[in-house]
Amino acid sequence: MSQLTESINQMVALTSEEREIIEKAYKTVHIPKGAFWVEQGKRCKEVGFVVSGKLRFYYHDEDGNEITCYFITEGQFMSSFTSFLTNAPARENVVTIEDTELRVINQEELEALSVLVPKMHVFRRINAENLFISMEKRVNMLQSQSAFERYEKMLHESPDIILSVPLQYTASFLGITPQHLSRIRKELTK
Amino acid sequence: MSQLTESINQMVALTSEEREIIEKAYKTVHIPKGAFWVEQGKRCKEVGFVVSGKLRFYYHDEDGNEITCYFITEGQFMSSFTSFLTNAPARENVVTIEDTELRVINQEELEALSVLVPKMHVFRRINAENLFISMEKRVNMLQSQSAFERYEKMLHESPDIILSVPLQYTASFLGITPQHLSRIRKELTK
DNA sequence: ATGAATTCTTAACAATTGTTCAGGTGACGA
DNA sequence: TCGTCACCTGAACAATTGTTAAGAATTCAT
Repeated sequence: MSQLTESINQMVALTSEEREIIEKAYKTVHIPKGAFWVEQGKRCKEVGFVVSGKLRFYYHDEDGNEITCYFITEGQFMSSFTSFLTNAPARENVVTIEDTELRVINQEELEALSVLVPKMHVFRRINAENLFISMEKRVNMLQSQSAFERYEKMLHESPDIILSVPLQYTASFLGITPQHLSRIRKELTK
Repeated sequence: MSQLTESINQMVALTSEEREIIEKAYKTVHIPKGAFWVEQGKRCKEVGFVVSGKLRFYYHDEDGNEITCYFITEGQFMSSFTSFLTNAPARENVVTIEDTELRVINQEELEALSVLVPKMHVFRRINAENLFISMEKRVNMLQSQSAFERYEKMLHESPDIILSVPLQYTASFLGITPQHLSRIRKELTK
Protein backbone atom coordinates (compact mmCIF):
# COMPACT_ATOMS: atom_id res chain seq x y z
CA MET A 1 0.00 0.00 0.00
CA SER A 2 0.98 3.59 -0.26
CA GLN A 3 2.78 6.14 1.87
CA LEU A 4 -0.57 7.80 2.53
CA THR A 5 -2.13 4.96 4.49
CA GLU A 6 1.24 4.10 5.95
CA SER A 7 1.29 7.55 7.54
CA ILE A 8 -2.30 7.33 8.76
CA ASN A 9 -1.62 3.84 10.08
CA GLN A 10 1.18 5.19 12.25
CA MET A 11 -1.31 7.38 14.07
CA VAL A 12 -4.31 5.03 14.20
CA ALA A 13 -3.82 1.34 13.46
CA LEU A 14 -5.82 0.37 10.37
CA THR A 15 -7.20 -2.95 9.20
CA SER A 16 -6.45 -3.87 5.61
CA GLU A 17 -10.10 -3.22 4.69
CA GLU A 18 -9.87 0.26 6.12
CA ARG A 19 -6.63 0.89 4.27
CA GLU A 20 -8.30 -0.11 1.02
CA ILE A 21 -11.28 2.13 1.56
CA ILE A 22 -9.02 5.05 2.35
CA GLU A 23 -6.79 4.42 -0.67
CA LYS A 24 -9.83 4.53 -2.90
CA ALA A 25 -11.10 7.76 -1.39
CA TYR A 26 -7.98 9.82 -2.02
CA LYS A 27 -7.22 10.81 -5.59
CA THR A 28 -3.74 11.17 -7.03
CA VAL A 29 -2.80 14.56 -8.46
CA HIS A 30 0.38 15.67 -10.17
CA ILE A 31 1.27 19.34 -10.07
CA PRO A 32 4.19 20.71 -12.05
CA LYS A 33 6.74 23.00 -10.44
CA GLY A 34 5.52 26.55 -9.98
CA ALA A 35 1.81 25.78 -10.33
CA PHE A 36 -0.86 26.84 -7.86
CA TRP A 37 -2.75 24.36 -5.75
CA VAL A 38 -4.69 27.02 -3.84
CA GLU A 39 -5.20 30.64 -4.79
CA GLN A 40 -5.59 33.52 -2.36
CA GLY A 41 -9.26 34.55 -2.22
CA LYS A 42 -10.67 31.23 -3.38
CA ARG A 43 -12.04 28.60 -1.06
CA CYS A 44 -9.84 25.61 -0.37
CA LYS A 45 -12.07 22.53 -0.44
CA GLU A 46 -9.46 19.81 -0.27
CA VAL A 47 -6.87 18.42 2.06
CA GLY A 48 -3.85 16.65 0.69
CA PHE A 49 -0.93 14.44 1.49
CA VAL A 50 2.44 15.09 -0.14
CA VAL A 51 3.75 11.91 -1.74
CA SER A 52 6.70 13.71 -3.28
CA GLY A 53 7.70 17.26 -4.00
CA LYS A 54 7.56 20.47 -2.03
CA LEU A 55 5.11 23.35 -1.60
CA ARG A 56 5.12 26.87 -0.28
CA PHE A 57 2.28 28.79 1.38
CA TYR A 58 2.41 32.56 1.12
CA TYR A 59 0.26 35.65 1.14
CA HIS A 60 0.65 39.36 0.42
CA ASP A 61 0.47 41.79 3.31
CA GLU A 62 -0.93 45.34 3.07
CA ASP A 63 2.36 46.65 1.70
CA GLY A 64 2.43 43.99 -0.99
CA ASN A 65 5.24 41.99 0.57
CA GLU A 66 5.15 38.25 0.13
CA ILE A 67 4.94 36.50 3.49
CA THR A 68 5.79 32.80 3.48
CA CYS A 69 3.71 30.93 6.09
CA TYR A 70 4.78 27.33 5.52
CA PHE A 71 7.03 25.03 3.62
CA ILE A 72 5.51 21.59 3.16
CA THR A 73 7.52 18.55 2.16
CA GLU A 74 7.13 14.85 1.49
CA GLY A 75 5.07 12.88 3.97
CA GLN A 76 3.08 15.81 5.33
CA PHE A 77 -0.68 16.32 5.44
CA MET A 78 -1.57 19.78 4.35
CA SER A 79 -4.30 22.13 3.33
CA SER A 80 -5.13 25.76 3.53
CA PHE A 81 -6.67 24.59 6.79
CA THR A 82 -8.26 27.78 7.99
CA SER A 83 -10.11 28.07 4.69
CA PHE A 84 -10.93 24.38 4.57
CA LEU A 85 -12.27 24.35 8.13
CA THR A 86 -14.16 27.63 8.13
CA ASN A 87 -15.18 27.77 4.46
CA ALA A 88 -13.69 31.24 4.27
CA PRO A 89 -11.66 32.34 1.24
CA ALA A 90 -8.04 31.31 1.57
CA ARG A 91 -5.71 33.99 2.80
CA GLU A 92 -2.75 32.34 1.15
CA ASN A 93 -1.51 31.01 -2.14
CA VAL A 94 -0.12 27.51 -2.25
CA VAL A 95 2.38 26.82 -5.01
CA THR A 96 4.70 23.94 -5.73
CA ILE A 97 8.43 24.61 -5.60
CA GLU A 98 9.12 21.27 -7.25
CA ASP A 99 7.12 18.85 -9.36
CA THR A 100 4.75 17.43 -6.79
CA GLU A 101 2.56 14.38 -6.35
CA LEU A 102 -0.36 14.64 -3.96
CA ARG A 103 -3.13 12.44 -2.67
CA VAL A 104 -6.18 14.65 -2.17
CA ILE A 105 -9.74 14.40 -0.92
CA ASN A 106 -12.47 17.02 -0.75
CA GLN A 107 -14.72 18.00 2.14
CA GLU A 108 -17.76 15.88 1.28
CA GLU A 109 -15.66 12.86 0.44
CA LEU A 110 -13.72 13.22 3.66
CA GLU A 111 -16.92 13.40 5.70
CA ALA A 112 -18.28 10.37 3.87
CA LEU A 113 -15.03 8.51 4.45
CA SER A 114 -15.14 9.41 8.15
CA VAL A 115 -18.53 7.76 8.37
CA LEU A 116 -17.28 4.62 6.64
CA VAL A 117 -14.09 4.58 8.70
CA PRO A 118 -14.82 6.26 12.05
CA LYS A 119 -11.14 6.02 12.97
CA MET A 120 -10.63 8.85 10.52
CA HIS A 121 -12.09 11.15 13.18
CA VAL A 122 -9.33 10.07 15.51
CA PHE A 123 -6.74 10.47 12.81
CA ARG A 124 -8.01 13.93 11.96
CA ARG A 125 -7.94 14.86 15.62
CA ILE A 126 -4.37 13.68 16.05
CA ASN A 127 -3.37 15.47 12.90
CA ALA A 128 -4.93 18.72 14.10
CA GLU A 129 -3.21 18.28 17.45
CA ASN A 130 0.14 17.85 15.75
CA LEU A 131 -0.47 20.96 13.71
CA PHE A 132 -1.24 22.83 16.90
CA ILE A 133 1.94 21.60 18.56
CA SER A 134 4.10 22.72 15.66
CA MET A 135 2.41 26.11 15.64
CA GLU A 136 3.01 26.50 19.35
CA LYS A 137 6.72 25.94 18.78
CA ARG A 138 6.67 28.53 16.08
CA VAL A 139 4.93 31.09 18.26
CA ASN A 140 7.50 30.50 21.02
CA MET A 141 10.28 31.11 18.53
CA LEU A 142 8.84 34.28 17.09
CA GLN A 143 7.85 35.58 20.48
CA SER A 144 11.08 35.14 22.38
CA GLN A 145 14.02 34.59 20.05
CA SER A 146 16.09 36.96 17.94
CA ALA A 147 16.27 36.64 14.17
CA PHE A 148 19.74 35.17 14.53
CA GLU A 149 18.55 32.47 16.91
CA ARG A 150 15.54 31.69 14.74
CA TYR A 151 17.74 31.20 11.71
CA GLU A 152 20.19 28.98 13.59
CA LYS A 153 17.31 26.85 14.81
CA MET A 154 15.84 26.52 11.34
CA LEU A 155 19.28 25.70 9.96
CA HIS A 156 19.40 22.88 12.46
CA GLU A 157 15.84 21.63 12.05
CA SER A 158 15.22 22.03 8.33
CA PRO A 159 18.49 22.53 6.48
CA ASP A 160 16.95 20.89 3.40
CA ILE A 161 14.44 23.70 3.04
CA ILE A 162 17.02 26.42 3.51
CA LEU A 163 19.21 24.82 0.88
CA SER A 164 16.46 24.33 -1.65
CA VAL A 165 14.49 27.58 -1.60
CA PRO A 166 15.46 31.17 -2.39
CA LEU A 167 16.78 33.09 0.59
CA GLN A 168 13.94 35.57 0.42
CA TYR A 169 11.40 32.83 1.15
CA THR A 170 13.31 31.71 4.20
CA ALA A 171 13.63 35.33 5.32
CA SER A 172 9.91 36.05 5.27
CA PHE A 173 9.21 32.69 6.90
CA LEU A 174 11.44 33.85 9.76
CA GLY A 175 9.76 37.25 9.81
CA ILE A 176 12.73 39.28 8.58
CA THR A 177 13.91 40.98 5.38
CA PRO A 178 16.16 39.24 2.84
CA GLN A 179 18.85 41.83 3.49
CA HIS A 180 18.85 41.07 7.17
CA LEU A 181 19.04 37.33 6.58
CA SER A 182 21.95 37.90 4.25
CA ARG A 183 23.64 39.82 7.07
CA ILE A 184 22.96 36.97 9.51
CA ARG A 185 24.45 34.44 7.13
CA LYS A 186 27.59 36.49 6.75
CA GLU A 187 27.85 36.70 10.53
CA LEU A 188 27.49 32.92 10.82
CA THR A 189 30.29 32.12 8.36
CA LYS A 190 32.86 33.77 10.64
CA MET B 1 -27.14 21.68 32.28
CA SER B 2 -23.87 23.48 32.49
CA GLN B 3 -21.79 25.80 30.36
CA LEU B 4 -19.44 22.90 29.71
CA THR B 5 -21.84 20.74 27.77
CA GLU B 6 -23.43 23.83 26.30
CA SER B 7 -20.09 24.63 24.69
CA ILE B 8 -19.51 21.09 23.48
CA ASN B 9 -23.06 20.98 22.18
CA GLN B 10 -22.36 24.00 20.00
CA MET B 11 -19.68 22.06 18.18
CA VAL B 12 -21.31 18.60 18.06
CA ALA B 13 -25.02 18.27 18.80
CA LEU B 14 -25.52 16.12 21.90
CA THR B 15 -28.45 14.04 23.07
CA SER B 16 -29.51 14.56 26.66
CA GLU B 17 -28.06 11.16 27.60
CA GLU B 18 -24.73 12.15 26.17
CA ARG B 19 -24.82 15.44 28.02
CA GLU B 20 -25.42 13.62 31.27
CA ILE B 21 -22.56 11.20 30.72
CA ILE B 22 -20.23 14.06 29.92
CA GLU B 23 -21.34 16.08 32.93
CA LYS B 24 -20.54 13.17 35.19
CA ALA B 25 -17.11 12.64 33.67
CA TYR B 26 -15.81 16.15 34.28
CA LYS B 27 -15.02 17.11 37.87
CA THR B 28 -15.43 20.58 39.29
CA VAL B 29 -12.34 22.27 40.71
CA HIS B 30 -11.97 25.62 42.42
CA ILE B 31 -8.60 27.33 42.31
CA PRO B 32 -7.92 30.49 44.30
CA LYS B 33 -6.27 33.49 42.70
CA GLY B 34 -2.53 33.08 42.23
CA ALA B 35 -2.45 29.28 42.59
CA PHE B 36 -0.81 26.92 40.12
CA TRP B 37 -2.81 24.49 38.01
CA VAL B 38 0.22 23.20 36.09
CA GLU B 39 3.87 23.51 37.04
CA GLN B 40 6.76 23.74 34.60
CA GLY B 41 8.59 20.41 34.49
CA LYS B 42 5.66 18.29 35.65
CA ARG B 43 3.41 16.37 33.33
CA CYS B 44 -0.01 17.84 32.64
CA LYS B 45 -2.51 14.99 32.69
CA GLU B 46 -5.74 16.93 32.54
CA VAL B 47 -7.68 19.13 30.21
CA GLY B 48 -10.07 21.67 31.57
CA PHE B 49 -12.89 24.03 30.76
CA VAL B 50 -13.00 27.46 32.38
CA VAL B 51 -16.40 28.04 33.99
CA SER B 52 -15.30 31.33 35.52
CA GLY B 53 -12.07 33.10 36.21
CA LYS B 54 -8.90 33.68 34.25
CA LEU B 55 -5.56 31.93 33.83
CA ARG B 56 -2.12 32.72 32.51
CA PHE B 57 0.38 30.37 30.86
CA TYR B 58 4.04 31.34 31.11
CA TYR B 59 7.54 29.92 31.12
CA HIS B 60 11.03 31.14 31.82
CA ASP B 61 13.46 31.50 28.95
CA GLU B 62 17.24 30.93 29.19
CA ASP B 63 17.77 34.44 30.54
CA GLY B 64 15.16 33.92 33.23
CA ASN B 65 12.58 36.21 31.67
CA GLU B 66 8.96 35.29 32.13
CA ILE B 67 7.30 34.68 28.76
CA THR B 68 3.51 34.68 28.76
CA CYS B 69 2.17 32.22 26.17
CA TYR B 70 -1.59 32.47 26.71
CA PHE B 71 -4.34 34.16 28.60
CA ILE B 72 -7.34 31.90 29.06
CA THR B 73 -10.75 33.17 30.06
CA GLU B 74 -14.27 31.99 30.75
CA GLY B 75 -15.74 29.51 28.27
CA GLN B 76 -12.43 28.24 26.91
CA PHE B 77 -11.12 24.69 26.81
CA MET B 78 -7.53 24.60 27.88
CA SER B 79 -4.62 22.47 28.91
CA SER B 80 -0.91 22.47 28.71
CA PHE B 81 -1.71 20.69 25.46
CA THR B 82 1.75 19.83 24.26
CA SER B 83 2.45 18.12 27.57
CA PHE B 84 -0.97 16.50 27.68
CA LEU B 85 -0.69 15.17 24.15
CA THR B 86 2.93 14.07 24.13
CA ASN B 87 3.30 13.12 27.80
CA ALA B 88 6.34 15.35 28.00
CA PRO B 89 6.95 17.58 31.02
CA ALA B 90 5.13 20.86 30.69
CA ARG B 91 7.24 23.73 29.45
CA GLU B 92 4.98 26.25 31.09
CA ASN B 93 3.40 27.19 34.39
CA VAL B 94 -0.33 27.76 34.50
CA VAL B 95 -1.56 30.06 37.26
CA THR B 96 -4.89 31.68 37.97
CA ILE B 97 -5.06 35.46 37.82
CA GLU B 98 -8.48 35.39 39.46
CA ASP B 99 -10.40 32.91 41.58
CA THR B 100 -11.25 30.27 39.03
CA GLU B 101 -13.72 27.44 38.59
CA LEU B 102 -12.81 24.65 36.21
CA ARG B 103 -14.34 21.44 34.92
CA VAL B 104 -11.50 18.97 34.43
CA ILE B 105 -10.96 15.45 33.18
CA ASN B 106 -7.78 13.37 33.01
CA GLN B 107 -6.33 11.40 30.13
CA GLU B 108 -7.72 7.97 30.99
CA GLU B 109 -11.13 9.34 31.83
CA LEU B 110 -11.21 11.28 28.60
CA GLU B 111 -10.33 8.20 26.58
CA ALA B 112 -12.98 6.22 28.42
CA LEU B 113 -15.51 8.97 27.84
CA SER B 114 -14.63 9.05 24.14
CA VAL B 115 -15.47 5.36 23.93
CA LEU B 116 -18.82 5.90 25.68
CA VAL B 117 -19.58 8.98 23.60
CA PRO B 118 -17.80 8.63 20.25
CA LYS B 119 -18.85 12.14 19.32
CA MET B 120 -16.20 13.28 21.76
CA HIS B 121 -13.64 12.37 19.10
CA VAL B 122 -15.31 14.80 16.77
CA PHE B 123 -15.48 17.43 19.47
CA ARG B 124 -11.82 16.96 20.30
CA ARG B 125 -10.94 17.22 16.64
CA ILE B 126 -12.87 20.44 16.20
CA ASN B 127 -11.35 21.83 19.35
CA ALA B 128 -7.83 21.01 18.13
CA GLU B 129 -8.65 22.58 14.78
CA ASN B 130 -9.82 25.75 16.49
CA LEU B 131 -6.64 25.86 18.54
CA PHE B 132 -4.65 25.54 15.35
CA ILE B 133 -6.57 28.36 13.69
CA SER B 134 -5.96 30.70 16.59
CA MET B 135 -2.28 29.82 16.61
CA GLU B 136 -2.03 30.50 12.91
CA LYS B 137 -3.40 33.99 13.48
CA ARG B 138 -0.86 34.52 16.18
CA VAL B 139 2.01 33.40 13.99
CA ASN B 140 0.86 35.78 11.24
CA MET B 141 0.85 38.62 13.73
CA LEU B 142 4.27 37.92 15.16
CA GLN B 143 5.73 37.24 11.76
CA SER B 144 4.59 40.27 9.87
CA GLN B 145 3.42 43.05 12.19
CA SER B 146 5.28 45.59 14.28
CA ALA B 147 4.94 45.71 18.05
CA PHE B 148 2.73 48.77 17.69
CA GLU B 149 0.37 47.00 15.31
CA ARG B 150 0.27 43.88 17.47
CA TYR B 151 -0.70 45.93 20.51
CA GLU B 152 -3.38 47.82 18.62
CA LYS B 153 -4.83 44.54 17.40
CA MET B 154 -4.84 43.06 20.88
CA LEU B 155 -6.41 46.23 22.26
CA HIS B 156 -9.18 45.71 19.76
CA GLU B 157 -9.62 41.97 20.19
CA SER B 158 -9.08 41.46 23.91
CA PRO B 159 -9.32 44.78 25.75
CA ASP B 160 -10.59 42.91 28.82
CA ILE B 161 -7.27 41.09 29.20
CA ILE B 162 -5.20 44.21 28.72
CA LEU B 163 -7.25 45.99 31.35
CA SER B 164 -7.12 43.21 33.90
CA VAL B 165 -3.51 42.02 33.85
CA PRO B 166 -0.23 43.78 34.64
CA LEU B 167 1.36 45.49 31.66
CA GLN B 168 4.41 43.25 31.82
CA TYR B 169 2.29 40.17 31.10
CA THR B 170 0.78 41.77 28.03
CA ALA B 171 4.23 42.88 26.93
CA SER B 172 5.77 39.41 26.98
CA PHE B 173 2.66 37.99 25.35
CA LEU B 174 3.29 40.41 22.49
CA GLY B 175 6.97 39.52 22.41
CA ILE B 176 8.29 42.88 23.65
CA THR B 177 9.68 44.42 26.85
CA PRO B 178 7.48 46.22 29.40
CA GLN B 179 9.40 49.43 28.75
CA HIS B 180 8.67 49.24 25.08
CA LEU B 181 4.99 48.58 25.66
CA SER B 182 4.90 51.57 27.97
CA ARG B 183 6.38 53.62 25.15
CA ILE B 184 3.78 52.31 22.70
CA ARG B 185 0.96 53.20 25.07
CA LYS B 186 2.26 56.71 25.44
CA GLU B 187 2.43 56.99 21.67
CA LEU B 188 -1.18 55.81 21.39
CA THR B 189 -2.58 58.38 23.83
CA LYS B 190 -1.52 61.22 21.53
C1' DA C 1 26.88 31.13 -25.31
C1' DT C 2 24.37 35.57 -24.52
C1' DG C 3 21.51 38.74 -22.60
C1' DA C 4 17.69 39.44 -19.50
C1' DA C 5 15.74 38.69 -15.31
C1' DT C 6 15.87 37.25 -10.84
C1' DT C 7 18.29 36.70 -6.67
C1' DC C 8 21.87 37.74 -3.51
C1' DT C 9 25.22 40.73 -1.18
C1' DT C 10 26.92 45.06 0.65
C1' DA C 11 26.88 49.39 2.83
C1' DA C 12 25.06 53.67 4.72
C1' DC C 13 21.50 55.31 7.09
C1' DA C 14 16.85 55.18 9.60
C1' DA C 15 13.49 53.12 12.52
C1' DT C 16 12.32 49.94 15.91
C1' DT C 17 13.19 47.62 19.96
C1' DG C 18 16.14 46.37 24.03
C1' DT C 19 18.95 47.78 28.19
C1' DT C 20 19.98 50.21 32.01
C1' DC C 21 18.94 52.96 35.56
C1' DA C 22 16.29 56.29 38.10
C1' DG C 23 12.26 57.89 39.90
C1' DG C 24 7.23 57.74 40.84
C1' DT C 25 2.91 55.63 42.09
C1' DG C 26 -0.12 52.71 44.48
C1' DA C 27 -1.23 48.53 47.25
C1' DC C 28 -0.68 46.32 51.43
C1' DG C 29 0.90 44.56 55.78
C1' DA C 30 3.43 45.74 60.15
C1' DT D 1 1.07 55.86 59.32
C1' DC D 2 5.01 54.15 57.46
C1' DG D 3 7.89 51.48 54.87
C1' DT D 4 8.23 47.88 51.61
C1' DC D 5 7.30 45.93 47.40
C1' DA D 6 5.61 45.32 42.94
C1' DC D 7 4.56 47.78 39.04
C1' DC D 8 4.74 51.51 35.82
C1' DT D 9 6.99 55.50 33.43
C1' DG D 10 10.76 58.00 31.52
C1' DA D 11 15.06 59.04 29.30
C1' DA D 12 19.66 58.08 27.47
C1' DC D 13 22.05 54.97 25.11
C1' DA D 14 22.91 50.39 22.60
C1' DA D 15 21.60 46.65 19.71
C1' DT D 16 18.73 44.77 16.34
C1' DT D 17 16.25 45.13 12.30
C1' DG D 18 14.37 47.70 8.24
C1' DT D 19 15.10 50.77 4.04
C1' DT D 20 17.20 52.25 0.14
C1' DA D 21 20.12 51.86 -3.51
C1' DA D 22 23.78 49.88 -6.07
C1' DG D 23 26.39 46.30 -7.92
C1' DA D 24 27.62 41.13 -8.16
C1' DA D 25 26.21 36.58 -8.84
C1' DT D 26 23.12 33.29 -10.49
C1' DT D 27 19.49 31.39 -13.25
C1' DC D 28 16.93 30.95 -17.33
C1' DA D 29 15.21 31.29 -21.93
C1' DT D 30 16.60 31.85 -26.39
